[in-house]
Amino acid sequence: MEVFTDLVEQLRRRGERLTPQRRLVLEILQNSEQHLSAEAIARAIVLRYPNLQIDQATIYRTLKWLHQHDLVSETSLGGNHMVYSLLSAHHNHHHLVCDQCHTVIEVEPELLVPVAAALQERYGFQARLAHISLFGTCAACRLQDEGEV
Amino acid sequence: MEVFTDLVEQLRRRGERLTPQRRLVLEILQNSEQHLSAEAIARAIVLRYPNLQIDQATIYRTLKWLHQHDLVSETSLGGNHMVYSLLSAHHNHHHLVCDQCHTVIEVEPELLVPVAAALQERYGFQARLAHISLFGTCAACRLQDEGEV
DNA sequence: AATACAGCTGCAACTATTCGCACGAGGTCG
DNA sequence: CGACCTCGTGCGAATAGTTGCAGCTGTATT
Repeated sequence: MEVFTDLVEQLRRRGERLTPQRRLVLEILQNSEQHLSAEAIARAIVLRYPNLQIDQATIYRTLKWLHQHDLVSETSLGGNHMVYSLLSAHHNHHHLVCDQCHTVIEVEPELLVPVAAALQERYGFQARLAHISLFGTCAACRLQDEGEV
Repeated sequence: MEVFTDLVEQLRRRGERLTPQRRLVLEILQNSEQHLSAEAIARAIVLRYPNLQIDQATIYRTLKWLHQHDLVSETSLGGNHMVYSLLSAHHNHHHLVCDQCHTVIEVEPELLVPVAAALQERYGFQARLAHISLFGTCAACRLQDEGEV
């Protein structure tokens, strides 16, 4: 896979160590189109390599490491766990999460571009605006609320 | 305290039950200018009423309940715990959290108003935009990074 | 190919938060 | 003012994620 070697190269150039565990997590993320939880990643690993085992702490540490290197996003979608996904330029987006029905609407990344620009300009702050979640009430639930009142 | 009775009235009107525990949490939040963690609230309660005791699960449930009723904000500032504060119109703001030095910069709530408007218009989504945290790198850390490279 | 060492890994304990359940107490109605 | 019903509370166990530590392994160097 090109993407894979590409990421590996990127990390190696930064002087980062590439252990089998890290490659594994990277491989799983790369083969998934969706956001994955740490547990889902663990399950995917044993599914693909039933004789391997990798500690959950290592998975969490690897995800945090990938996040620090801006290779994966770490997002809350309102559940009690975080979800992770590779930061490929193509699939970036943000999330609108309905507090009531938990529906997730994906919105285009451009939404927050002006915000990023403003923060950069006014505070010199370089925001990491990828896969942000915003919580609130979706149109359907709002209508229903009004009906009930 | 006016604010207090005001909030209590607001909740009562919505048909919510006001237990001593809930009043207690509300009172603590109301007397603090800062964001408080669940644990800090628990400590504040025993400090003020040493003979009372209130279960931590209850504190969490109360905070969630207040959040659902849009009376408090629940925010992550990058640590491993959430912080809570009363949603009074005056003190609202958002947070820029530096991933490296963990400095928190407060920014005016107006920053996200256009975003809220866009979401409302395009998706009918009513976002809860109070005390949002955005993560990234602050000016100081970015300069330092460049120096090192 | 052997060395050295910083930086990983596994393990088990720990923190923050949530959940299930049985009991208790707010608020409403008569 | 007393009963009733619903909802909240305390308790203890469960879950997601983190941390300390001792041993192991990538990787640069030779």
